[in-house]
Amino acid sequence: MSDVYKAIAHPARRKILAMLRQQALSAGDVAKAFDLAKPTLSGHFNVLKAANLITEERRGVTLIYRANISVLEDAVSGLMDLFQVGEGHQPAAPKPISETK
Amino acid sequence: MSDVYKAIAHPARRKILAMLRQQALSAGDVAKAFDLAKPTLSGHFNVLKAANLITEERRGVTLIYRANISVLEDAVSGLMDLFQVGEGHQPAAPKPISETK
DNA sequence: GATTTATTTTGTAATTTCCCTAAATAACAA
DNA sequence: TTGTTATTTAGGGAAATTACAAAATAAATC
Repeated sequence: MSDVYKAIAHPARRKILAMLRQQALSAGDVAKAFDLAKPTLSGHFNVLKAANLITEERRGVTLIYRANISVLEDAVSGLMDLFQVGEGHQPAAPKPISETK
Repeated sequence: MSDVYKAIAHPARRKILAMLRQQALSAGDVAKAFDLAKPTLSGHFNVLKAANLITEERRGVTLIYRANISVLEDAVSGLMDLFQVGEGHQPAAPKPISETK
């Protein structure tokens, strides 16, 4: 699960995720949108796959990638949870200066 | 803004953020919750500060850290945006197998 | 000024990440 | 089977990340 946050940390991978969120695409079609060598993209696919954020399906000679929506949603809601976004919390004041004599 | 995702990628930093979300704490008090050397924590504070996720206030000899809630919320909502979480989208089917003769 | 306390900065090492080129694989077509 | 296309794996190098111990700084107190 911590893999997910690592995966999301790289801008290219966030962009891939955003593209795949719109529609499933082949590795090559994704690659066209980037100025990176294909092996580099392939590496990014691997970390997204490892985080279970995308799935891969072979279709003849091409590989089709799809965003794994539920995992994406879990990640966001996990973050909301962790930070209690939505609940109007304010951080408490720090402990007063200790008057230790 | 990409700094935010990088900052969130490390478990120790997520934990710091969660603690600070509850209440402002000194560097030392945060350190007690971890099995890491203080200089290491200090490094983590720096990346959180660089991402503008926390603020620092000197109070005598101690440094008080606070979560910067609005940036936290922006990060989460940026993520929701990017992935359109909430909208019941489904990824479109991949392009049909090209019948190229 | 010297000492103590809280925390950082510096220096260093191990590990990981990111990117590339070249070579390998997989499926299909001729 | 030979070739072509799509994509990966292998290998390698530069840069970033993470961690620690030792030294430095900053404020308060003696």
